[in-house]
Amino acid sequence: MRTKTTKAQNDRGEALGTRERVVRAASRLMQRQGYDGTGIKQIAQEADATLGSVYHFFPGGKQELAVAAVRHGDEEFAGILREVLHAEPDPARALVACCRLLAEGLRTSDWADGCPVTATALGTAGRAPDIQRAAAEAFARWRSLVAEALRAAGIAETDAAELAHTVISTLEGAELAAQVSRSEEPLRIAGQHLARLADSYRPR
Amino acid sequence: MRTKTTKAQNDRGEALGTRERVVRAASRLMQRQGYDGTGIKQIAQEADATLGSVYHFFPGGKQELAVAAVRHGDEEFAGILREVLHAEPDPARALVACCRLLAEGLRTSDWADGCPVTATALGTAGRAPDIQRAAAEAFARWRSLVAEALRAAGIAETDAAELAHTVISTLEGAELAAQVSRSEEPLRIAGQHLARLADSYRPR
DNA sequence: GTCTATACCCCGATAGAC
DNA sequence: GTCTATCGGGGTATAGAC
Repeated sequence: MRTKTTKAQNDRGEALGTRERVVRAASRLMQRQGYDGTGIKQIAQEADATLGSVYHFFPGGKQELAVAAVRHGDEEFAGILREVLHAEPDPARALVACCRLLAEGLRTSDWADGCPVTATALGTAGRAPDIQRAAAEAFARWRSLVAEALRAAGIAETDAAELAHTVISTLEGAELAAQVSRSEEPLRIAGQHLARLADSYRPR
Repeated sequence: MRTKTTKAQNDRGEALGTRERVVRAASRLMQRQGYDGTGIKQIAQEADATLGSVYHFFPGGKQELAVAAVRHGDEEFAGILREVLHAEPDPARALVACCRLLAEGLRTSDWADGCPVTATALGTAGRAPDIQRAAAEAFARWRSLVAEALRAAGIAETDAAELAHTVISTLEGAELAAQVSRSEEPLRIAGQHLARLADSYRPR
């Protein structure tokens, strides 16, 4: 047989390299428990790697690992956004679908899996510039994906850019509120209001 | 003289009791550093108290202290909301003012002081039911304050309740985005969009 | 690249004098 | 109510064999 372990595999069925497994484990654990709440030993264990391997790939230690974890979360959510925005040409409907998707992810994980970068970013604010920069880049990327879709739907350049800000802010806040309240309500309602807001800028 | 120390005083100039000083220090530190990032010894030091005093008032340890800290943050933000909503009868203008106030607090603290409950709640999600409940109650209280103001401005009962959800979600998310990006933009824009959304539900 | 052992530090919590 | 001393455990990070 070509693979000799039970380690995680990617979506093509290939075995994942050690570095990739470590980054994924770090991203998931920090998403759920925050930066300070997640230990390097726990990450190594979850990734089926040894402490030595972790420091081999991330000589900068926990901070360097957190930067990679945030970038991984960045791409993860960017993928979801791209998928939802391309499947539905009407951005208002796409935003409703996005909220539904986030709510589903929250519910099926028993309200554990919120935004993949928020907890890490918030727990290191003001004391780890590298992590903070990676988080800021993630937010900016998500905004530009949303802005592009809004422009494609005929919304004016400036309006689209500003709307994208509020779309990301509201998605973040509603996911947070849903997680804290253990309820899908905040996300369901946010989807409706974002759709209404976006429609109010559509040309007629 | 009536007070013999340099300890913190309340707004009437009276010296604060030990318990109150500890709660305030815990609230501020956890707001900035999260639950796991804040040590009990650090809290005691910041509050001019000893470790023994902290455990005297909070025999339940760090978790019990965190619950008190979240409740303190709850009242802190509720006070801001009440002030802004009562100073300006038009809720749309009040929301803009609220965003301006949050942005100012963030900027003047060098982007350290975000929402007083978010970091604590997020860092303990799913493993400290008491803290989570206190955070959920805070969100619910803030929502009901906003809903009341919206109803007073003539917005229908159901619309007001749903709008209040999105107002709190968006305020939370925009404050988070502003903190991560170290920019007032997300809050400035959120204020405009929330005002537009609220106006769209006003009777004419 | 992978693994084990360990140095060193700080954590939450407790005990008991005052 | 306040204070100091300390326990037991877990944290990050490193050293060095393989």
